[in-house]
Amino acid sequence: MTARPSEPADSGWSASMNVLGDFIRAQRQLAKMSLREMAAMSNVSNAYLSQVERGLHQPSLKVLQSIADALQLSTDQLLKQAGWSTSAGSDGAGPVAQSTEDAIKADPRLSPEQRTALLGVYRSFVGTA
Amino acid sequence: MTARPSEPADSGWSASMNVLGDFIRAQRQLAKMSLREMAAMSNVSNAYLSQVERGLHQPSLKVLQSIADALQLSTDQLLKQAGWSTSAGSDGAGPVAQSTEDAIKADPRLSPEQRTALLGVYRSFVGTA
DNA sequence: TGCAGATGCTCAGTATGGGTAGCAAGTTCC
DNA sequence: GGAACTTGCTACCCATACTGAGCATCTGCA
Repeated sequence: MTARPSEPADSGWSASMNVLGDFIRAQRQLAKMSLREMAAMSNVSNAYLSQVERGLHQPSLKVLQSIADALQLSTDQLLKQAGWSTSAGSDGAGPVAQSTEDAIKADPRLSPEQRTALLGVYRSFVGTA
Repeated sequence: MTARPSEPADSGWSASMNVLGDFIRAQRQLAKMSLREMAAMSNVSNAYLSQVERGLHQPSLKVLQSIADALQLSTDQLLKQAGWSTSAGSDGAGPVAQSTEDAIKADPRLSPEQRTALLGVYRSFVGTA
């Protein structure tokens, strides 16, 4: 589990650029759901959910909505994660955004030094040096 | 043309419940474009566009974006026409992470190992060992 | 030590999205 | 009456979204 077997060669997309799938999986685990539970709630087969989370397939709108519903997310949030530009007005109101970086910056339990350190670690991970 | 030959009997969907297709067709004609012109602009085949407009097929996100682009509409407008409720269920209590820890857990840019590591660092800082 | 249940994943098949080629009907020009 | 062009639509085909059944692994629990 959690092991990426081989990265299936892929067709053009730089291998591990699976934003949507990772996001869905993260949200599902956050909600403490198994694939089968989520499958039952969304009427999407657990097999397919697994593949979507691993980035092997690009789900349709219908499935995306079902997933959003099961996870109690807005479809917009999922669509943002799926590769769509939203073009119109970038974000504006877009509140929920909530990046990890922002969360760290806003965390009152961290001292300034700790904050800086944690941000450093995080950035080194995601390559936002 | 513009004549509906026979309403293809249909399979369950109440025949003329084709909101998205009608909208697209209306917008296209408003822009005084032929199917083939629009096909050229959007890189979607005229054949498929025809079927989408007639409600015989449900286009994918990718196609929807291409169409929106050709028609100079925002993708949102088209998505609204496609049957999507934006629902988001109840919202409010929704997950999506409020704490730093949740943000880290939900961050799609982190690998499982990185996530664990970062959480470890964070917890060591705030004493939530 | 077993077994039973849950987990995520894979394999094989079906349904549907989407493209290519070609059709019939309508214009315009000869 | 043609061609030569456009229009929208359809028949055929392939790629991919999606499902169902089953596998392998990891727990409990006797």
